[in-house]
Amino acid sequence: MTRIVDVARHAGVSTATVSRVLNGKTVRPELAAAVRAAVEDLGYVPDRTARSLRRRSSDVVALVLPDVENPFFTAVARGVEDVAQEAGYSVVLCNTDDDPAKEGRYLAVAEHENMAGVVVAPASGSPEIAALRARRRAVVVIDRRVGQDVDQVVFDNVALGRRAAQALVARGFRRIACVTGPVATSTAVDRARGWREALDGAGLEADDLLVHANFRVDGGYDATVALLARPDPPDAVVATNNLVGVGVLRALADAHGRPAASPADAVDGQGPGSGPALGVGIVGDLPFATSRTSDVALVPLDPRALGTTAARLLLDRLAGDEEPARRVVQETPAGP
Amino acid sequence: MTRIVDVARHAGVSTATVSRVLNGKTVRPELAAAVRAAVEDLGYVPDRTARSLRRRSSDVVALVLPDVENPFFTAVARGVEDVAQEAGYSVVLCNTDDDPAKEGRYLAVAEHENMAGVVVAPASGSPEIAALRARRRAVVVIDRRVGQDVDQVVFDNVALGRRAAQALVARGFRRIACVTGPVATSTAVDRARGWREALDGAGLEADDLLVHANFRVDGGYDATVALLARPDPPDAVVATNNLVGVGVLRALADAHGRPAASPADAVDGQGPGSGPALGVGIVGDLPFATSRTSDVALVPLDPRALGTTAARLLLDRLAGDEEPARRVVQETPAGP
DNA sequence: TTGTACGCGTTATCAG
DNA sequence: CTGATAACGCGTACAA
Repeated sequence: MTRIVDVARHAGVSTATVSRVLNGKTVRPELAAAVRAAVEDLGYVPDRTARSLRRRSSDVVALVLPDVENPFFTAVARGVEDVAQEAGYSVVLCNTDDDPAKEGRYLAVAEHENMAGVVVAPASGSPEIAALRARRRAVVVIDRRVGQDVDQVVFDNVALGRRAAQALVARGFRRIACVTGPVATSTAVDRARGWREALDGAGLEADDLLVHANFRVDGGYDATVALLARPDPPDAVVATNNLVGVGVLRALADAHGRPAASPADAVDGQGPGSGPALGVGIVGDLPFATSRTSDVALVPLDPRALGTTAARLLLDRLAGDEEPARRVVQETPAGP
Repeated sequence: MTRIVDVARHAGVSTATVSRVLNGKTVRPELAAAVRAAVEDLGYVPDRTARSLRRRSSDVVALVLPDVENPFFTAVARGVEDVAQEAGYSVVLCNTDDDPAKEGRYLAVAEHENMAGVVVAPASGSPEIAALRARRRAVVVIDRRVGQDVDQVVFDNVALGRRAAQALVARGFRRIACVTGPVATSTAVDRARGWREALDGAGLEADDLLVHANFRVDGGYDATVALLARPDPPDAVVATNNLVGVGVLRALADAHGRPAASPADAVDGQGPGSGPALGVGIVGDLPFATSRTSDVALVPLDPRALGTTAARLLLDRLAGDEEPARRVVQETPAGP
């Protein structure tokens, strides 16, 4: 393995000069050229470990997520990776299963590993985030709000919930339920609030049509089954995230029903068998849907862009940006 | 930050002794106890960077995958993470997009970062794999065959393709097409071979019913659209991976068709509209399906177990196992 | 068994 | 602007 001393000897300079060339400090041009030539000749690659030890900071960024099997978060991960790799950083993915204890462990590890920074979709208002900030580590919170003085990138979740519900209102549905995530998850609460606002705005009753499930497929499935079994079932449902949306659609399909484009569609052209038909609105995308989604009111999100935005913010901090904490609202695609 | 010297002083021993206790070498019990107490008191956590520099090997494992957005590979990743984390290793995910150049870069990085080992689903017969082996780094190849002397964990892909096709034969289909991945991908080729064997065994003609698409949703979608447009379309299709399967089902759905449980089902009860009905067999799982899959012949895979198996193999190597390269055939669930 | 002292490869300091 | 050298924190010969 070739080390920095080899390069130095080969170029007839000191190791300090080699280091300076590699790190873009000012060096006499002819010496710099000699160093670059030597690096090329010997195929020298700096040892990141030694560099990290000396700098007291590695070039690894932690990406802490509630569920890496959720396509939403894998897309976020790609976004983060794209820009981090470009800048020479590696990305480590950490899965918390929405468990604050797991999350705490990962954040502690990030600190002890001297990682450059952390992008986290928090399971809770993690005290460890404050700890990292206190140690002057770069931290960017994504997707979910936390009440702390830290960089954040989030969607306008109230607006997203409102748009999904309004789309159903516009199609003529009157009893629009909402299946959302846990009350501890800000996206679940905010999108549900948007749903309620849309109903209020249209003069419709929310009644007992708000269901807090989990943010997974089974949550949406079970909630839909329960809604359909009610004495006075809704005629439409808003799912506040992608997986819940999958659950809603699958529950409909298993009941030999289908998403309805309008109330008329629901009562008239009973399709396969004679199962239920429901208006369906979903906040999120369905990259692996196996059915037509043209009758579903999709409110797309572009999670990959969320990731790139967060990563750029993080890189700014790593480059020494000392501005006060920023709060960025991530744009979403216009939708159909 | 507390260092090893602090612990040593606190316990009244030398740094060497502290190190020995931490690494499980033989130390007089009372001293060991004192050291542990000091570690506890001071909340000491060893600096991984310094340790890596000294050991010339970090406790990071690279997981190099063709597509981290494919639920199959995210499940593999969880399997790897589960056992790696347990053993104190971090996992870095690397996305190659099936591009040999990208893959080569990541494997080179793994080497220069002194990563402990690599688990890789190769895009090609990477020469870098041999290079890593030559440097005595632990490497485990998963999912796809490579013609090299290296640990491998793969499914019995010929059998999987055969099972999917046989299930359709058993349901009475006679013209069974196969949509598979690129010829450069061993899983695509092997599962197609299995499909062909099943047809041969049943006395059916394969004709020109083999289609090489890509291993993504659009590959399955386009191939299905093309098959349906033929003068003599097939009455069933085998999709050799999960994403292609999604594409097949979505193409059917968009044509207002559906998967058929049997040829009779296909001609009789024309369901919604009057689109095509096809027998469908899929090698893989559909965690985010939005339609009923009871009429689809699914051959499940348990990718998470693939990951845990590979990780265990890797850990064995990291623990000093010097046996000749092993080739493990990963069991698959029995299927319905 | 324990302690001392050196080395891992790089960067930062400080003199020149 | 450049070179010599001292850290960074840990593991491990070597000597005791």
